[in-house]
Amino acid sequence: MSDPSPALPRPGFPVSRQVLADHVYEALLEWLMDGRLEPGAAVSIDGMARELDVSPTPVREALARLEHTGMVRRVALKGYRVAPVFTREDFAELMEARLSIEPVNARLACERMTSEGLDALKQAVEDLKTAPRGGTFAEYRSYLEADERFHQLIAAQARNQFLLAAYNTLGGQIQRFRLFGGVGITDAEQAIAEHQAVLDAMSSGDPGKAAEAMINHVEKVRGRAMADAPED
Amino acid sequence: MSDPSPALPRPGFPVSRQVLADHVYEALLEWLMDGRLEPGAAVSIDGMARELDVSPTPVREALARLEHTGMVRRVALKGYRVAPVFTREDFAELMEARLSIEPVNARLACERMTSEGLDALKQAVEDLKTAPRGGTFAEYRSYLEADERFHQLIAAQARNQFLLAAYNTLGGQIQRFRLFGGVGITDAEQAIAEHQAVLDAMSSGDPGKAAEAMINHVEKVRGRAMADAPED
DNA sequence: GGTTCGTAAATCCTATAGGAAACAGGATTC
DNA sequence: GAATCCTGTTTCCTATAGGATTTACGAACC
Repeated sequence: MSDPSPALPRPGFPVSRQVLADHVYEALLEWLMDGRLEPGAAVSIDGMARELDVSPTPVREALARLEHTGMVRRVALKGYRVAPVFTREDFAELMEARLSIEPVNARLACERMTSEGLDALKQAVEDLKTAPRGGTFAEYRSYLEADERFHQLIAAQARNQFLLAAYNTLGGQIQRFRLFGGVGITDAEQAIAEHQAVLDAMSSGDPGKAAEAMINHVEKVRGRAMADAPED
Repeated sequence: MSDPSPALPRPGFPVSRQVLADHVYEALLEWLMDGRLEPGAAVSIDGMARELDVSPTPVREALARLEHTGMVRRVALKGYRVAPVFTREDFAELMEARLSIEPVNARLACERMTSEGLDALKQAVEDLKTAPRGGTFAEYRSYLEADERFHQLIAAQARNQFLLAAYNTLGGQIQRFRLFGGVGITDAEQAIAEHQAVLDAMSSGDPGKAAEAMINHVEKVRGRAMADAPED
């Protein structure tokens, strides 16, 4: 989401220190994305506190912050649960939402792109190409990370705090679906080509082409996932 | 915001009970929208706990949840502050984001509207017309409430949980701006006419017209606010 | 006068304790 | 056999206490 750099606390550089609740938040987020916390599983406050060797208070705070991401859900007096797996309909809604927001982001980012921003995008596509694509999670993790980073960068470079916030409410869900949607990496070559096409359109400086390329990409993602989806 | 009645627990009706943190959340939200908590003011955890006569723990949880709405901001080890007033640029970004999301909501809502939904929309416009529009906050409060409700209803009836979540991240900010943007109610008659136009387009069943009417409305809102904005 | 330092108060942050509710299991009753 | 009741355990929820950090403010110093 935001800057995850640990920013090692060098003496004399009082970098924004983190409190325990922040670390718990990061840990839970990582576990959610790792699959260590499976969809539907209960997330006990006391249990997590024992696991992480902290008191329940920071865990409570971290979970309260996580709730809005949609990754955990809370029921009063019953506790938190990891959000259930996506249904086919959830996925369709998510893609519809992406098609509403991401092309706009691409258009604006194209208009407002800096050379540094473009370099970062190129790097993300390059990482996509070189990332290992084995069958195990550890192997394609970096691939998914580069994918998410690409879209996140475009959202950030649209230079609109509200559109970025709106995208971020989707971003976590998108990444979660990439992991638990039941579909591995399919047709990576084609997906990479689509990312490259978006990048090329952005480089060309034509906002309309950038938006079109993004629409095409998201629609293709939807098509691939819908075709491969195991559940009915 | 919502009904604060204890909801006497009738047997067989396991109404979702609320915990203290929920009440604190509602109270803080109301105070933020009332202006009782002014932009930029510090929101002390201990202080709020004393004020509300609860312990700091639920206050801490409520503030953690409020953070994502953008209405309060947190700095580690320093506490929470009410988000500062909108700059002209913030406002421009917010309107840009609305123009990206709300027309899509209107289009989808038009396609998926139920008769009950349409009735609710009609009611909101009716409330806009009949709401008092005096100079004090208490007087135009119901006007603003109906305005927000109208847009919220459209977002809800687009029947897309992710677009609704995305709109909601904006909705609080929009409402906050209506209150603290420095502009009162200007040209209410014209604003009501725009809402009516959106409603008419939705009733006609033409999604394209609904989207256009919404674009027109948001652009007019931007124009009015930009013209009247006191700060530079 | 301006800066630095040190003390005191307020605040944040975490841990701990205990009450209240939910849950699981078995015994009792119809 | 099914439903109800009871009991022990787990978990959530809130309050309280105390350490750590920030902030305020005044004295000392250059």
